[in-house]
Amino acid sequence: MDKLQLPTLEDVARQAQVSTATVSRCLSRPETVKDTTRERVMQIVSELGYTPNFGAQAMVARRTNTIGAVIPTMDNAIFAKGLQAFQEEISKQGANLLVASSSYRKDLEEKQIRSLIARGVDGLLLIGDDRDEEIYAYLEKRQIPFVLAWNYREASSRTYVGFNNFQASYDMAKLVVEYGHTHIAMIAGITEGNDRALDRLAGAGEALIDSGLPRDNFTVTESKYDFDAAGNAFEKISGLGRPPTAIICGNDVLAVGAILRAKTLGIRVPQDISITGFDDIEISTIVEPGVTTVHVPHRRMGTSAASVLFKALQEQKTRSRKFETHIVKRQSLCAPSGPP
Amino acid sequence: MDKLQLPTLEDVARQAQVSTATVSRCLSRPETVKDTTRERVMQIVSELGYTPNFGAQAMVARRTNTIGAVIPTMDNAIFAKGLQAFQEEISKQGANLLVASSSYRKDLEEKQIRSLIARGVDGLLLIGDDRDEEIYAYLEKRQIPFVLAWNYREASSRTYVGFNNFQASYDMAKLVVEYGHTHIAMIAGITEGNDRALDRLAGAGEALIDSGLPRDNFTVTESKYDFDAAGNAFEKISGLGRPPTAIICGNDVLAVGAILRAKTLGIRVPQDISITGFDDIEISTIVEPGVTTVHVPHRRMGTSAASVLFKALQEQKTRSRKFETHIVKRQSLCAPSGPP
DNA sequence: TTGTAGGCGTTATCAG
DNA sequence: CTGATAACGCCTACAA
Repeated sequence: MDKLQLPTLEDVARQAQVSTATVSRCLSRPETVKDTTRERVMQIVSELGYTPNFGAQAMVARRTNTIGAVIPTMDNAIFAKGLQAFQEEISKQGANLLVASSSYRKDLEEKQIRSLIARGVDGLLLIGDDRDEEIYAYLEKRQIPFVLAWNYREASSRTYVGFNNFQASYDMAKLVVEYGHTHIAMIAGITEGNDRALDRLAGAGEALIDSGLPRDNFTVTESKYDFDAAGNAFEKISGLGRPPTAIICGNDVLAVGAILRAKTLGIRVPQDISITGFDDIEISTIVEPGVTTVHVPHRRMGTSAASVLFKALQEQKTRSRKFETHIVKRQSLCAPSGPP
Repeated sequence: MDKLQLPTLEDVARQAQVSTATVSRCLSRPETVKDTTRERVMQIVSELGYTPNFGAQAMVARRTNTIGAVIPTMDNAIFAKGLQAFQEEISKQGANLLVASSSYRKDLEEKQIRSLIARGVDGLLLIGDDRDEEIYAYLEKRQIPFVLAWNYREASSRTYVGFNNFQASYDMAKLVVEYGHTHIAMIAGITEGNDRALDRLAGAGEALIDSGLPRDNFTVTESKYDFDAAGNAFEKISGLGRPPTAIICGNDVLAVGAILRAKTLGIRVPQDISITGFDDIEISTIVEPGVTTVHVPHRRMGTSAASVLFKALQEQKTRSRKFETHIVKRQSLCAPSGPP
């Protein structure tokens, strides 16, 4: 079937007995047209239900009014929340949001970035900064403004809208030590291609070293972000010859997964083993015991990322924005009980 | 600053010593070009890093290869999950996804739909079917293929990819009655502009009537989809002169919100009061007691919605797709205890 | 204040 | 197999 023939500028012009230039002006700069003419034109515009053709407009304007975002997945509350806020702000600014996902895979992410750029996005939201230099070069060459979110680096020429994952994780680990734990494990996210996961792992590691704990007292397992995988990691750890008294998890999903498995194994949290999370998403308040975790302002970051991007679009310059995090104490972390 | 001057077809043509037509052919139908020519052209293409201009391509092709989706919010696991699956399928088909959100507001949704259409989407994913006839007329007139997801109607000319909310809720209410409950309340979602919420409410209501329960034994409260609001609704209900022994909730968020509040009030679930949910999202397995709820295949619906849409794009005809749901029994629903 | 005309980058038609 | 050339729909100098 044939595509419907939509009315064009020319159709409107003809019916309104003016030139296409006048119609165009009525739409873009109404004040430059005489009132009576404008009214007549606008009348026809609405009668015909005329809408400017997107492709044509994009071609001549050399911009699409579209922002792209490539995130690991929407199926993780932190990105869902942040992206929702990001979208709301984008929409408020009269632009549209093109969403793609990478499933935490570098190669896929690169493909998606290129795809979005080919689609003509005016700006881009990316998560974290662990990607090939080649992509940055590409972005640079095409002069596409972009912001890196969910992480933050002090000394960098790039624009970050996020928080210091390393520091936040460092602080959490320090807290765990303060509670008296000396044998600690970490269930980290997969660090390959994930700077946030890597920073969290590194931060915790450094804190333990700074605390003077022997390296052997710290065991690390990487796990996918799902309950079952986290549960398996937990089971492995808890079955160790001398199991740790606390497990630092790379995020709340891992923490909850660990807690759920602990329950099925009859291991009590926090009496038998303490567990901490990261992100402070809803599930960490629902599970029992509540998860002691790092609160991150996901929505505010999303909104802010959009603002920063728009500023970049208008003024050609961007400024990173750093957010603070803080630890929320619930019940999953307590002092270790003495040896039985 | 000036927008970077990207290489055009003509740039490639000049350098490769061929016409723009040949370059274009190399890219779209390589087999129609002589090998040696093609190789030379492709060489230049990659040297220059040429990418077809999106606007120009869209204008002449009269399509953008872009699908739009307007959902209430990504900050609800059911839509986040579904949209993620939808996006993956879209991407697999080589298209891109434009996302907008309505915050469950009809007026905003309409605005977003129009915005996406102006942006040139080839097809549209919408949630449910409660919207002004005017919008459907608009969609019809512009000939934009669209699918209505997360609900399903037997007799309709529109295309649905979803499940029967009424029936599923009916079945759940029947089950509650079978357990022996005679005084039942419902915490429904806000039904204004939300056909799924309305159908769930109606389904439960009809089941109770069919079961011969007096109308007065069924009280209904509407609540926003957040824990706190649901908690307030729960508190109001549980403070009634003769509180119900079971509360049917419009979704899992409401159910969990109710359960959490019950805990702070010292009311035991399900011993003192039973609670049921709807959707079967993760939180219903995390909270204690686990929520007896209606399982909905959100991801599969998302994937399917994309397929149906693509079929519509290719063959100009669509076919609704119905998904089955089933009740998952956990611990939040049990028989009422006798009078104390 | 309004109209004319050229150009934006591709694709498709039709000769050669 | 390849090359002109004409759309596609809109915007914007520049002229009137």
